[in-house]
Amino acid sequence: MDRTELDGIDMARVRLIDVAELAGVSMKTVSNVVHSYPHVAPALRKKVQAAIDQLGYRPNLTARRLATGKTGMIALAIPEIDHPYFSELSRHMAEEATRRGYRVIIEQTLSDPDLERAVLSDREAGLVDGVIFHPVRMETLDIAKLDAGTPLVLLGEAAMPVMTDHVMIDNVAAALDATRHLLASGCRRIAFLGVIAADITGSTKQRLLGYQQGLLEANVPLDPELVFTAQEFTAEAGLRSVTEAIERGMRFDGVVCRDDRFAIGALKALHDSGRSVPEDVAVVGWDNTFLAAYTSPTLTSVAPKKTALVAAAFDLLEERIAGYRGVGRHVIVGHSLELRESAPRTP
Amino acid sequence: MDRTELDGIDMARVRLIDVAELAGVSMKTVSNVVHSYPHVAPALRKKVQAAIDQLGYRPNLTARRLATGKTGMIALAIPEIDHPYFSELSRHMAEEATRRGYRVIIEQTLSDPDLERAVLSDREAGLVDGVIFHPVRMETLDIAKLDAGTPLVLLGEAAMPVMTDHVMIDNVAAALDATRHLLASGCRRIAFLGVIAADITGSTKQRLLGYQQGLLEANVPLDPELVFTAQEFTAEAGLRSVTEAIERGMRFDGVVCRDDRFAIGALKALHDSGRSVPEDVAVVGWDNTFLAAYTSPTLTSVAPKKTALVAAAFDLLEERIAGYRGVGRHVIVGHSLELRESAPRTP
DNA sequence: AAATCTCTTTCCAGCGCTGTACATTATCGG
DNA sequence: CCGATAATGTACAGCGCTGGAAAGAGATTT
Repeated sequence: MDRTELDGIDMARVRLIDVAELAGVSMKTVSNVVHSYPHVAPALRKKVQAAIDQLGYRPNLTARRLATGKTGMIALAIPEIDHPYFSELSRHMAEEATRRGYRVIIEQTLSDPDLERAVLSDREAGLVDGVIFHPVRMETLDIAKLDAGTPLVLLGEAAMPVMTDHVMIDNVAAALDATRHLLASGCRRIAFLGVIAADITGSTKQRLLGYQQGLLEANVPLDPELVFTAQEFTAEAGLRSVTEAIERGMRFDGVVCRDDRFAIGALKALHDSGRSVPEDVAVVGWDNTFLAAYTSPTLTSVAPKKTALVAAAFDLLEERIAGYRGVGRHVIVGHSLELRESAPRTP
Repeated sequence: MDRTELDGIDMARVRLIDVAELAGVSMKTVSNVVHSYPHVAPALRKKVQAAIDQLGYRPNLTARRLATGKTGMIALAIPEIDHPYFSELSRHMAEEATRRGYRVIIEQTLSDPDLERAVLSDREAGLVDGVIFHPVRMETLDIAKLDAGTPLVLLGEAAMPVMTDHVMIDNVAAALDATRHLLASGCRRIAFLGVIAADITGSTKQRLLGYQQGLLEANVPLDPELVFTAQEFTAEAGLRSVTEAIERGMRFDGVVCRDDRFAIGALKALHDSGRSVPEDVAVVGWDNTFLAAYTSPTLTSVAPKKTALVAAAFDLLEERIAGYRGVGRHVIVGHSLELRESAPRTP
């Protein structure tokens, strides 16, 4: 019986030509059936479909790719897949990709300059149709130099070469919003948490700038001591940073955090030291990850419009894939400040 | 100049044969250089390398795959990429994959039976060398039927067909540990949070079982009312479930949660209702995600040995890829109970 | 009944790379 | 200084699929 062939020890891969032979037609006809090409006689279509089912045929995607030149995959390169912001972003990306008929392969750069470089250089050749990349360490020039021709869209603020497309939120404005909000709530000694020891990244720089602008326009003097430094991008480091500030005797009544992870570190540090939020210290996070809704108190947070960001990135990327070769487009998507308990609306 | 060719409008893809022509050698020699094949005369190697550099040649991975039959990629299919447990798992997977020379493509099933089926059926054909799959809805039989020959390793407890490899922790034992710990702390009215309305999944079933065993062995009567039902797998649903229980007037002094997300929902519900943790109610989470260390109070949580789990899954998968065809191996990796404030060590 | 169309189906040349088989030197002991 | 062994290099047939050209088969027209 033919079934026995199917259940052969290795169930060897069934190819187009196997189906063709069984159905007594040409490979191309089978291919036409697989692709629902309209001009196939119904009787033949049925016969071919039967052969496909009987053999359990699955097209080999690699071969298809080689033949068509399209891979149907895009790479998403992010620093850390388990950072809440990036995992939420990944989820949106994966869903949008599915909607648009792509699949996503995720590259983790760990904010390592070499791994970031690898994203742009040899790694992806012919593997993906395009790359969406959120750099942390690489700067404008590095990227301009390496950009090899694969359609590319950049995320974040670290780099923005003239020729490359780019999507971000207005970080300065967002930080300004956050700072103004704290000022309006009566804070006067506002700290900024999230500078990484001796190595300020592009995004942080802009957020810090917005924070400073906010203070200046309210005539609150800048105090460099209020810029808290952390060792790395973790909640733990945020906690330590704030704890040390408290132990140093720093006085402050508000904190703008570079991201939600730092913010939950800060909340814990404040809680552990017996300060209450927002009464003693108001806290604003950044990214509006799901964490923000579940901390105690809940966390006011800068909320980038993630779905808009994802859609914009895909729009640009698809235009590049379709052949657009012009200068880089730089799109800014909206943001809002999600008010919660840690820095509530002022009455 | 040759440079102008490089900077041509489209920087057309450079192929092996282009390099070969420029260097005046055969394609195979270039290929040998690319692969650092030892028997290539140093002088030639240098010449070829120069041609590679000059043209900026990158091997086309799709073509390589078609020729070799290996893709160097594995698929990781998980319910939700932004569930903390899965994003942490993904990170470990990505890192282990890199270490072993693979790249990971992540499939999100959203716990949807159709998407889960798609993982096993047509989607991955010829795209990946193997699949690591954490099913939620598909059960043993569904999987056994669809398992198409691509090397496959299952995670979790939802399904375990005889022929398929499988890695998990001992959920019954872990739930038993958690329950015993609460009992030892003096709890007597212990709830279980995490059954999804009218549709209990494999993992939940086992955890529930361990919880019940724990109560029985301590001669604490089972109260079905103490099994709290949630609408879906979110912190929000956990919060609502606990809040409703409180409003119904349920009395309880401990909660074993099906995962950390439910646990933070529970913590918030308890906090909002004025109960203090662990004094009034002790709480145990599950998965020991980074959240557990940053809630207030911090969360005692069942901790699967994630790195062991990842390593075991890869070991099994690589054996399958290497050709192992035998019956399924079922490996159980260790777990522990990470004690934190929400259910501290008893004096 | 021949000529013309239109719809179906087949043929076959790649896509870019690798593996195998073979051709061509170099190297070396005797 | 020769044949044998090892070291290098080349040729070319696939891997499985698709796209376009061309052939075959009916249907329609004159």
